[in-house]
Amino acid sequence: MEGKKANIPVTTVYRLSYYCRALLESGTSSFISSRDLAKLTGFSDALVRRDLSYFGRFGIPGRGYPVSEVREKISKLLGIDREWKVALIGQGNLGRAVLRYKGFEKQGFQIVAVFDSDPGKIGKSRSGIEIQDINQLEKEVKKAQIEMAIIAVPADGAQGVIGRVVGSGIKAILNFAPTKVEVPNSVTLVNIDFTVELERLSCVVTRLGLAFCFFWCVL
Amino acid sequence: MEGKKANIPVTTVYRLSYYCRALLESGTSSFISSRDLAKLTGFSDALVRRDLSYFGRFGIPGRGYPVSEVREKISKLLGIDREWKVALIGQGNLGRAVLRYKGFEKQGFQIVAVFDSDPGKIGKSRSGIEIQDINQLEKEVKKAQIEMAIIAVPADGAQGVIGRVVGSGIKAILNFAPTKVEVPNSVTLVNIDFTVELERLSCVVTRLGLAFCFFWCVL
DNA sequence: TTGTGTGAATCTCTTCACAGCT
DNA sequence: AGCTGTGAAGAGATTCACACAA
Repeated sequence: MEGKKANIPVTTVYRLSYYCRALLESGTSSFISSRDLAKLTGFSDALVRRDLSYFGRFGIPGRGYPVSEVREKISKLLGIDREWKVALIGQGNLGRAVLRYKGFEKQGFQIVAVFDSDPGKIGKSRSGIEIQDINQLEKEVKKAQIEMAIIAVPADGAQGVIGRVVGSGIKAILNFAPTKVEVPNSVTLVNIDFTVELERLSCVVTRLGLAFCFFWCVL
Repeated sequence: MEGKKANIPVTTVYRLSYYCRALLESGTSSFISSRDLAKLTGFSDALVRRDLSYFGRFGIPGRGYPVSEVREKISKLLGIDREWKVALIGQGNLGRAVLRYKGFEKQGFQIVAVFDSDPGKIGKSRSGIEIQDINQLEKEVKKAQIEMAIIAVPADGAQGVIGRVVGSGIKAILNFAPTKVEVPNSVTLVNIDFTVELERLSCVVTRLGLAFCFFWCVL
């Protein structure tokens, strides 16, 4: 899109969120060195410099990086310099927790519509939002200009729901359902699977491949 | 620990959970080829063979891999061939959702104790478990032989709580609090941070580095 | 002197391609 | 013929180490 040739490595994108958070907590100084940013995030200082070099050259030798400028740039890259309207699908335990979770809104992710298929829930109001019939999805996405969906439905219904979400034109999906789901190439899907994470945990602890431990904290 | 020299790559451990799940869903045939397993998981067939080769040589040329044997071996590696007693700390929205989430128990992760610091919640019972005062943590961990903890407390309290958890002798922690926390090397920490995942999502969609998309589904 | 930016080296992971087993 | 297991090549990510800027 831009004239740049270099692709930012996948792994760097991972770390941007952490840099951004660290910069917010970094205190009042207007400059920060790669070494300090490394200490704050747990990455190496060389890696910090490499990562930041992918999208600019704002470090000043002898001083470090200008905090607010870097933060702004990362925010823009992450796409969190704007509001995102999000649909939440599924109002079981997890869906309810997600709806009430305050962290999303603070970062510009605003849940503007909630859906479920259970007639016992449809029409009820939670956190000031009325639960709508999943059949209203397409209409509501268009009306409210929703661009993102969070899927919190049981595993066996997930692929069906995600098919509908894709059909409604949404291009970004965060999926909590613990199952493999397929989306077309034009849609981006990020999975969060609690059980898989617990299994990773038990794997490391079981084998005590101690060399790894540090790694896991980050990944 | 064993006589093996080869370290299983970090990334392979990631995929083991997915292989395990795919094998469960793979139907009734007692053998499966790397190609079919690849199709089921979305990885390449060469990668499947490489991954499985790290911990054995049970493939039979011309036939494939014996489903139940591989599944057993992976389960053992992941440490899910046994029960894990888990403490859940925090009974806000997320903690409640985690407590009611059925997926954990199915995989052998059993929540046997729940803690909070809110006097209004302590003593109440949820899902058949009494919410205990966080001050009882050390005593209860010893009594119930708890080996794992799930942290679902707000960000600002997380480091303190995790310090206590570590002090109680627990070596495996799954942390939902959206903040950087430190643990000694002897303790394994896995973080799940909803906001970070949403930011990754918005980053990819914003930049539409299309080449990535496929990647994200997996990672 | 302090600390960035980056070529080159290193390390890690994935894919290729094929010998060899069933 | 079909499929595994694995050396070797390739791609990707991280660290090293240092020229150079403030």
